[in-house]
Parts: sequence; C-alpha cells; structure tokens
Amino acid sequence: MNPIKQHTDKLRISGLRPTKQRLAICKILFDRKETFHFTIDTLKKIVEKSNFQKISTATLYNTVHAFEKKGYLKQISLKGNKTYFDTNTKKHHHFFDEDLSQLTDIKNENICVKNLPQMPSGKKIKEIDITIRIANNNQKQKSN
Amino acid sequence: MNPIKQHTDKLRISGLRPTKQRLAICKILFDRKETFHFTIDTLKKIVEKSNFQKISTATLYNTVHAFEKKGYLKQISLKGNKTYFDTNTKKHHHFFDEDLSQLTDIKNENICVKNLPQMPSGKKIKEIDITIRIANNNQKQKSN
DNA sequence: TTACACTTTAGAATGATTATAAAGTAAGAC
DNA sequence: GTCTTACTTTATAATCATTCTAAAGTGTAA
Repeated sequence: MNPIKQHTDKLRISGLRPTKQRLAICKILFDRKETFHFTIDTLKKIVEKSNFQKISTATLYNTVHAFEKKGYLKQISLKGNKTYFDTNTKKHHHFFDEDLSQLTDIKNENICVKNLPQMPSGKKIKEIDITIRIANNNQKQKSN
Repeated sequence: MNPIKQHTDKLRISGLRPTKQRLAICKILFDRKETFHFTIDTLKKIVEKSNFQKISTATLYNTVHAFEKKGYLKQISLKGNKTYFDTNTKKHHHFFDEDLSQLTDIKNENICVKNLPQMPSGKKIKEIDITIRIANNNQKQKSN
C-alpha cells in the first residue's frame, strides 16, 4: 500500500480528517526507518522546506498534540524549556548528547533498572524514563 | 556554628556577597534535613512569606542560577515547561507523582541501570537521570 | 451541490525566563 | 567612620515557547 493511503487511513481511523497539512506532517514523521526526535520549530522548518509553503505554528501544535493523544508520538522528559517529541512510542530510553543537544534512542532493549525501591503506598509505576547524558571525552567530568 | 554564619561563609567562599536576599534564600533552601524540590515561583512564595517582604523574580533567577553554577543546586529533567531545582546535588534519582506534580528523591542508593549499551564513539557518560513516574493505583495504565 | 462540523490560520494572549539599566549596598582603602 | 568601586537588586521591558481566539477555509456525508 502506498504511504499516502496509509496515512489517510490512519488519520481517518483516528477520527482525524486527512488534510494536506496533516498528510505533510505524517510524511515527515512516519515515512522513515529510524525514529525521529524533534521540537515544534525543527518540524516546522522541515515541513516548510519539503512542501515549499508555510504552515501555521498553531497547526503544528494542534497536530502534534492530536498525534500524541492518539499514541503516535511521545513527549520526552528533558531539562530545558523546549518540548521534544519522539516517533518511537514503544518503551525505550535515550542518549542526550550535550554537545549537539541531540537525542538518540538507546538500542539495547535489555537495559533495565535494578534494585527499584518500594513505591509510596497506593501508587503504581506509570513509566520509567532513563536519560543518559553524554558529551565529548575531553570535557570536564561532573564531580560526585 | 550558627546557620547564618555558615551561609555567610559559604557565600563568601564562592565569591558571592552575603546579601540579605541571598541569606534568606539560603535559609529556606539549606536549613532543612530533607532535600527540597522547587520551582522559581514556589520559592518566591516561600521567601516572601518567611521574610514578610517582596523579592524580585530576577533576583531569584540570578541567585538560583548562581547556586546551580557553584554546585549547590541541581536542575531536574522533567517533561513540561517549568524548571525544577533540587537541593540534593548528589547522584540520585526521582519519583514524579503525576497526581500531585510532586518530586521525591529515591532513597535507595543501590538503584542502578543494568545492560548499559555502548556509547557512541568519543563520547562519555556525564550523568544518568532516572525518573519513575507514579500515580494512583486506580488510574488507567499506559499500554505497551 | 449543499450544509455543517472540523481545520487552519494569523495574530493576540499567556507564562516562564532573560536582558537592561538605574538605584542600592557590601567591603576594602584610607 | 567615609569614600570608592564593583557587585546586587530591582522594576520593567524583551524574548521565547506555547495556547487561545475567532474568522476564513475545507472535507465529507447526504
């Protein structure tokens, strides 16, 4: 099946009309092998470059949040003021390269946390986020 | 030694003048047994309540950033637009209670990550952040 | 083709954070 | 103690990400 048809179906199934803006965004987000990590403004640049026309910031926020709500995107926990999204919605963790401000998925699916402490009573684990912050070898190491 | 003197010394050693604003902030941040997790606006409220006078937002940002740079505070990785700080600067991890938007330190110091993947070449681990997101038992569990 | 609900959009509004520049203050020299 | 100077605080403006609003545009089912 061709990708446009796939995206159209996916949107319709989700109760979202397949508009040309949403299809352009789908093409960029989901027609790729590797997972994609992005902020709204990087996505905006890419959409506008690939489509040769402007797209409203509000549309990008609307669409990305709609996709997140439908489970097609995940928001990522990070220091800093900008929100990052991830096209990989499976349970997984991240490297964050401090030199490049760049996220990558941790490939190893066996990574896990050992010696988990007891939960506060009545509470249940919803999610575990692990971020491994990395940087060039030659920079000063954090103490402790 | 009395705490005021301690804070005065700490500030002077760090090359920061012990002003009354900085001492008020020190008192709130460091005169406590438990670690303290806060945002700028919660800190502002507490400072103003305990001192019976207003403090400028700019001063809070300046001071908190100065303390962070000196290693007396740590910024915390989290989803969302607000920056959280932590008075515990040792290596440790967090629970984040989604119902209360509240952070707590994970007491168990033996918590660790197993099966770490290989680093990208030339890069070194700076820090590992683990956040365990928790919520009441009765709420819907995330799929996958 | 029409009608209507859903979308997109520009621009305004909001909220967190940072910059600015003027007034205030700590601290060492005298 | 007084002066001087560099460091601080402050109110306010500026910036940046994000959300809101309401008007114009568009997909879809009848």
